[in-house]
Amino acid sequence: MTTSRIPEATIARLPVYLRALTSMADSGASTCSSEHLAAVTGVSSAKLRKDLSHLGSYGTRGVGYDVAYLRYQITRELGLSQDWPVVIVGIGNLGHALASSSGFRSRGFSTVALLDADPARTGQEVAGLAIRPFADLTDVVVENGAGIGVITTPALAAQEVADAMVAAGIRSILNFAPAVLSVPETVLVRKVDLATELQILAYHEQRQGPGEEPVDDLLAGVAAEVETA
Amino acid sequence: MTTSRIPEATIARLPVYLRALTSMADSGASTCSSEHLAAVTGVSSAKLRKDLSHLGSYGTRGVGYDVAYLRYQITRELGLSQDWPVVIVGIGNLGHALASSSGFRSRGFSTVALLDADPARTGQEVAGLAIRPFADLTDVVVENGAGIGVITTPALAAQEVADAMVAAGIRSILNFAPAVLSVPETVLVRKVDLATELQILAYHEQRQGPGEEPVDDLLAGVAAEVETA
DNA sequence: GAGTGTGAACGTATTCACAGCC
DNA sequence: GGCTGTGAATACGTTCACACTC
Repeated sequence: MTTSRIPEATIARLPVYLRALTSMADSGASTCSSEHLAAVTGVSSAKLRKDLSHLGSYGTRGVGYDVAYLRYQITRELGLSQDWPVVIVGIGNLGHALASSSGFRSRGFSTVALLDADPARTGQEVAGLAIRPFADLTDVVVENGAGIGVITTPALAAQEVADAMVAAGIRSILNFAPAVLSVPETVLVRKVDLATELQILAYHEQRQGPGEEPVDDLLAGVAAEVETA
Repeated sequence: MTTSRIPEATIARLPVYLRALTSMADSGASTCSSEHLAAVTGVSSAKLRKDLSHLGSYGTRGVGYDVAYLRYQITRELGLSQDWPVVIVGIGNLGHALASSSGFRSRGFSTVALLDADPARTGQEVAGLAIRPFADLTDVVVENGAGIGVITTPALAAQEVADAMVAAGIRSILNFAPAVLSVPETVLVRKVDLATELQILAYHEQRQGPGEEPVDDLLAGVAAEVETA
């Protein structure tokens, strides 16, 4: 335990830093400056240094950060030193995709069960796991000590699933269904909503107007680095 | 055009309000208060009113908001009165799921092409569209006047795809690949990252400790409304 | 009375700029 | 000289509380 309170915005960026550091380590880099890590992750160097300062003073003035050590500290802070069992409910196209996704197989998480209320799906095997009936949720959660649940059901089923997850002991929910979930305040819900993301893009499309001409030169894509202006 | 600048945080919530209003309209409600809409969407009523005030004064004091009219105004503000052509590059499990997803079929968007660099995939039909070779990108974008692109490729291919999209005239990108994209500042990129979301949940799991006991009573799930304490 | 719209207060996040250390 | 760590300044977002309208 370091400083017991790290800003939410910082937490959300730590995974990005972590990924970049892992990639650097794989490339054999042993040290890196805030300037470099910031450029690679698309944030400003000042923001990066502030973020890292919340974890402690792990850099060396005049030198930079030790890649391996910083990586270890972020891993530790995020709680990724141990493995977190995850259950996924709703194995349609999206649930199927997530179960097979590299995001779930990355270090720190293991999918322990796939559940679906549709009897036609139960028994089918996806990503090496047999789909089990939704009614097995509590058993599965208790047996595996799962604390994280993913909801990839239609919107109408989402609240029922969330209630069952909470009752079973799930404390963190990642919700892909376009529904607002009500849960006890001790349970954390994060929402990923495809339609919302597209609508935000539509807003910006409308604002900057569909008037711009396409850039013909492929090299133009390299012209500007994000947040380095 | 109303007030030319609406806060980013507000924009991100408008789609949620829109969905709730649509659902209310379907239920036959003709009017609603900020209190009610706030409860349904999980925000505070003060925040909701401030958000809506950025669009203009569309409410009636002592009464509330006209559901249909407010819905129309939000639709208009988000630019959803017209249809936005979307191209998806990378038709693996996730791309497949998104192409079939209701999020893309919801009013305002139409998937005009699915592209993949893998010759083994081109020609296959997904959600009623034949997968085309990645090399067709520029043609497809120009022909359909597409301004929005979705990237669901592996991380290594993402930057190349983004460059090609920008060169073809795409101005808004939704990136599902775990990679930081560099694009001209005129292009908007929004990122959805599964691994990051899970890692944020892991952080909170670790903090509140895996010590809590499961709640046995199903009804406990209904105990507390989010943000209504 | 009921409920919106909004200035003012508060809290959080980002940027700046530089002191301090290697 | 180079680069981190951090107070101070600024920008942004949320909450409060109430004037104003129907």
